[in-house]
Amino acid sequence: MILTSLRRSLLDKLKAFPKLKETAPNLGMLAFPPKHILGDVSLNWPMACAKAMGTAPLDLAHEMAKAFSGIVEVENITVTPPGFVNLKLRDSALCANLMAINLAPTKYGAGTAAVKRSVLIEFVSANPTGPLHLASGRGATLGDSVARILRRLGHKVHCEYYVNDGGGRVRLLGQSLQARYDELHGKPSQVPEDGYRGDYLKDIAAALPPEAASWGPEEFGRHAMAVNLDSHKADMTSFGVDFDRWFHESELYDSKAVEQTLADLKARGMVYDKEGAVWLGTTGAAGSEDDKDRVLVKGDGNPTYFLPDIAYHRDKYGRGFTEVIDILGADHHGYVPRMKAAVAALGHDPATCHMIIHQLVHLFRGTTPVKMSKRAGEFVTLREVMEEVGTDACRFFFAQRTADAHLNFDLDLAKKKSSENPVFYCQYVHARVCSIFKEGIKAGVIHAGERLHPTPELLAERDERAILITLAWFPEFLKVSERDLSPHQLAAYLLELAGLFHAFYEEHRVVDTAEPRLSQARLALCEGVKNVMAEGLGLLGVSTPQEM
RNA sequence: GGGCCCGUAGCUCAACGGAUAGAGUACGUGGCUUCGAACCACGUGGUCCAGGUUCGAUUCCUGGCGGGCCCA
Repeated sequence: MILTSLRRSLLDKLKAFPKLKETAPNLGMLAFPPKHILGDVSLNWPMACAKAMGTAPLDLAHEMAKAFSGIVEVENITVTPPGFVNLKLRDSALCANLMAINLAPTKYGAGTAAVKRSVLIEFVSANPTGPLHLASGRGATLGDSVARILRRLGHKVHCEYYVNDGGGRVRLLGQSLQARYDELHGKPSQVPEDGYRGDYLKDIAAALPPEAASWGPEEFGRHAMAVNLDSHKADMTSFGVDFDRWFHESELYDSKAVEQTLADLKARGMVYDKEGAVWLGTTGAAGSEDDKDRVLVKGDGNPTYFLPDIAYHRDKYGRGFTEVIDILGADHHGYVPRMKAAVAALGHDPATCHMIIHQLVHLFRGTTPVKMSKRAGEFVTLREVMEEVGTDACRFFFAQRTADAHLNFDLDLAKKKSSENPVFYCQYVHARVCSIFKEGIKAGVIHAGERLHPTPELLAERDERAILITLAWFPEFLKVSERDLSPHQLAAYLLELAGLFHAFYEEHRVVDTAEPRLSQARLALCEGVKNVMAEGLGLLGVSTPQEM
């Protein structure tokens, strides 16, 4: 990991500037220089700390460039106005990095976290009142990809899906199912006004066992939830997402955690009674950004949805996780300040509770918006889209977007099988390299499983060197993904790498029996691209076929 | 009425406060008797408006305009 050690060396050299310590917030960030700049790594550090240092940026850049001399990976250093320091790496160092990749692809960019985090990521957590719809795929992609990336960096990560199986939902769902059941058996029936109207309940009703004839709404409800939950689990498996635990709201009641949470909050003096209800008094409390107090227990003695949610978060911290990440849809943004306030009320630092809000998915068929209403039972399911466009395309598509951005998902476009979807562009790299290796073996340039030893001078051409540098940047993009808690920059990186590879392939003959050493060097390069592509796509939950 | 998010190329989206704002797609022109043309090369085309902060603003702040969502 050439850039990791480079950064370490650079920071070490900065000890010559003792004043820098407190002044520069982003010290340590390496940047990818723009195309017109000669250099492999760019530093804006002089400009970032010029003011605090009381030195002109350009002068500081020269001083730093001087201080950085003697770093083994660096061939030369140039200073560019208004104060950039650009580093050119040695070809030999880039080649060594390539060999390290091919020696142990799964370890490339792995375990580099200086401080190990212990994180519980909760995502999807859709109510088991119906099938998962497409938007859940967005949360699933974000949560799962972030989890995979954090794990690779060496953090302890635990993934959970919270199942809301408590409260009045069960009964309402049960009444809705019962109505469908009666309807099926010729009895007069009507789905409750605010009930669940989707056709999926007709399917569940049709598959009910004979003893359902004696069921009440509660039993219908529990059955419907069980069926829906099974479908959620199957969908997540198909989507390539594994949860370490499916945490049921009902567990919190069974274990008395809800009561204990209320007692805990009372003991902390965060709770008061008013108008017959029990309130959480976080307004103005330390760490609270909520603008008003919230009801925990209603006048009728029943808890609100909020109280078990607090109990769940209390449980997360209680299990020893020092950080909690919740991935939520934009319709839950109002939940953020109050949950953070509750976390603070429980005595935890709200800064350790990361709430990632992803904007909703807007569905289109061509240019026509698709109206969706869960209540009216009119929505596009995740399964439907997975089956039509494939999980790979679906996951890559979601992974490319920042959580903040609204996402237009055009079903017509996504359904075009071969298509304009960039996931194929990346997978094609992998398939192509596999194919090249077959050709190389057939031509006798290499043997199957042979370890290749590229020499720097054989890979010094511009296209090849650009690939070597880009491969070197992979671990840095993992760090960016960690910083942003988002996989989208990694997806962009893989597209960039794919583009460089395809251009290289067009330009240079890889397998050439007249030039066996050159062929082997280029095959090593191809292997590195293939390995990084496979690792990167793997972190996004996208497969890497040998042929397409 | 209050709050959150967004506004970048015809369309879908990128860009720790950094250098000449990038991809895909669409459109135009070229490129397969040689390792996969699901590809490549070249071209057209863009930061919603007005102020402010500073060496530097797509990014941060204020105020508009427009869209989505939540709450009342």
